[in-house]
Amino acid sequence: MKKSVTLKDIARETGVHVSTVSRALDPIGQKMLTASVIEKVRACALRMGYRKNNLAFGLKTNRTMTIGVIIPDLTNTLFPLIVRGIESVLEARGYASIIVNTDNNADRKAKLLDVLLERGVDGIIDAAADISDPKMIEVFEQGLPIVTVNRAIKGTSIPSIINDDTAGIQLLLKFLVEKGHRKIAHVAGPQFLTTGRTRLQVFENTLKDLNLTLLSDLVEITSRFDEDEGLRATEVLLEKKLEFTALVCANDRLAIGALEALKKHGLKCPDDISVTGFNNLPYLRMAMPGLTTINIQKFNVGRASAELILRSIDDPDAVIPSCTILPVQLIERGSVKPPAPAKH
Amino acid sequence: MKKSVTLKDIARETGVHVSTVSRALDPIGQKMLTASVIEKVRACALRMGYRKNNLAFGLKTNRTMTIGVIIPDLTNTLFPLIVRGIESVLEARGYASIIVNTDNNADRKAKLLDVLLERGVDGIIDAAADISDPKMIEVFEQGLPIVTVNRAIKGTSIPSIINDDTAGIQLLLKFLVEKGHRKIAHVAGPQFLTTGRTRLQVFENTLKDLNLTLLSDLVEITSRFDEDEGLRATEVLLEKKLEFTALVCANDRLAIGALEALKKHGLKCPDDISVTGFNNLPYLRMAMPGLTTINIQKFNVGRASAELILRSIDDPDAVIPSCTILPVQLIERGSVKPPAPAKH
DNA sequence: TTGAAAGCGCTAACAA
DNA sequence: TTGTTAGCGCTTTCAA
Repeated sequence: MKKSVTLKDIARETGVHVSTVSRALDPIGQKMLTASVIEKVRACALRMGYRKNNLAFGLKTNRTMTIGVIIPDLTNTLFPLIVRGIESVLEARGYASIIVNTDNNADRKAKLLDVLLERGVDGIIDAAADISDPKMIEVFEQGLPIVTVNRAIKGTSIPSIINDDTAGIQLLLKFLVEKGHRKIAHVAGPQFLTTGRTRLQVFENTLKDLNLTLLSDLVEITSRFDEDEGLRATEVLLEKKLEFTALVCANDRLAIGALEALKKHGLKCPDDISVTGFNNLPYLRMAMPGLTTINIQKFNVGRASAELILRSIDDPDAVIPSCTILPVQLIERGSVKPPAPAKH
Repeated sequence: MKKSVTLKDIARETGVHVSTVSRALDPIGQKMLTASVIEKVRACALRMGYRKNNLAFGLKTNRTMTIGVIIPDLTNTLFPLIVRGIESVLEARGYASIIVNTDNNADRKAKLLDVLLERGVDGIIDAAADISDPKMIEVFEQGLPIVTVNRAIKGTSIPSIINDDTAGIQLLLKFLVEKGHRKIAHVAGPQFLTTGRTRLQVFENTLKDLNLTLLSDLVEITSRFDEDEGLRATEVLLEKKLEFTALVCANDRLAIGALEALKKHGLKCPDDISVTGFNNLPYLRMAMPGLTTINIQKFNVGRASAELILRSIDDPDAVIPSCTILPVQLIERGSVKPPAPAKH
């Protein structure tokens, strides 16, 4: 590896002191220098192919210009979009990000958090927040800027950028009821995630508000937001032999599993049972029948979280909203239609 | 931000010198210390919550334990899998990665390469290699370890880990011919990427070998590996009014676009035209009709590339294979069936 | 086996 | 406006 050019090299070459070189290359430091010196130094730096050593900079200034990004799993198509949103802000501001995947495993997350801290990240964006996360809270309280995105941590003032889960479930239920559905089941998400918890609570409350009977037997809670669990939970519901004409799934991946379960049991969607998802994942448009779902902000929650974290880095005393909720929309596709006339 | 614990703090606390502390915490340095000192220091470090400062370490040793990963676009589901493969190796070895997205834009890539160099990465894994990339070659020749993955750069000894594009296209064509297809069109990928280039060349050569007439009019080259270009190219082919019964698309995303184009023109797949893809992207299983495609190694090319880059970092004189080709498999799904009897 | 001291490349307070 | 100096936290050579 060829040795790289340092400030000292440029100082020797131009005949000025390294601190002058440092200033000439720094927009702020430039203000106290002669134009001719600045020009000379910058030309020399360019000629010699100088590149700032970020390690030395960071060691000195105690800022690495790096943000840690914690996500559950990059292969879940929701997260790359959030990451791109984050990146769109960070890159423009000269920050880089270190992305780690927790696979929704708390032990792994704790270890990866240590990795990020060792690397001296200036802040952390956590897209893998559990409803309770003492270690994260501890780090936050020691003064490291943290923002959660898509999910929140309960019982803390760590700011979160989330989507309107409440409005989403309400939109879905209202839509189903308008179509004539009265017996609606729910494949709920994990209750240790705010998304899963909130969506279930809103499901229950909204049914009550709409004066629909809520059968606790028509709710099955999953342990992961994935297709396998969607399939399993739907089969559990079907095997109870209770009638329902619509199935609200806590997210799209659960809904995909639900569709498989229906097929397996010889039922058709939407003819026999209507199904809805949540998130509006890309690539799912082409799944048949098109999945009625809630579109959430993905790129934008990422962007907002990055803006927030930079704000709290720039100004540690800034007043940061503890929760920012972005709006969602209902996406109507083929998986919902009015229920068939009652069989009995 | 609470000040963090340094070696100096532990030295003061334990009454030994910082260099002794440094050694006590380093597996290699431990060899020259008394067990009791090691124990005392380690206990103290644990108690005080010491965390090594990677910046200082890197500045001193000129190693950041960081690998730059260049990908075209994280939202393309192929790449997260490759990234997870890379990460599985790096994480275990104490390396972190900085991921950047080029959006297949050469200017952006050059800029991002600078970002990675400024951060002093110990090596670069490039999943966004153009067929020609002078800047990348220059950096490689200055001694920075680089490996390309999934694609290669022509005219350089930068090692690459790729999939067997040749075998893939041959498998597809053989399969189509066995099903009775004789008139086969090709939606080719960008010719500035080795994947696009190789697949087209093999397409042409294989048709020749099989004694099938190759009509250059039955090949349309795209400028991006995406659905829009697949749709456009397929429409161009259809509008030529030349008969063909099968369409080989250079990757799955082009094939998705092709399916849309067929639908738009009132044609059915596979009844009127059989369609094949390449890559076997996840999430595409559920697209209708199931897409016949070539499964490529995704996680494994990532893993292999990470192993290779670490090997060339560990031993700069190691003999590294300049090209490693992983095997592919044909995946049969509903998008191919024998051609309908000729209309004329 | 342990300590002393230098220095990685940079910034910033202070001096001139 | 520019130079001097110290030091960020760590590793490592040399000396004891």
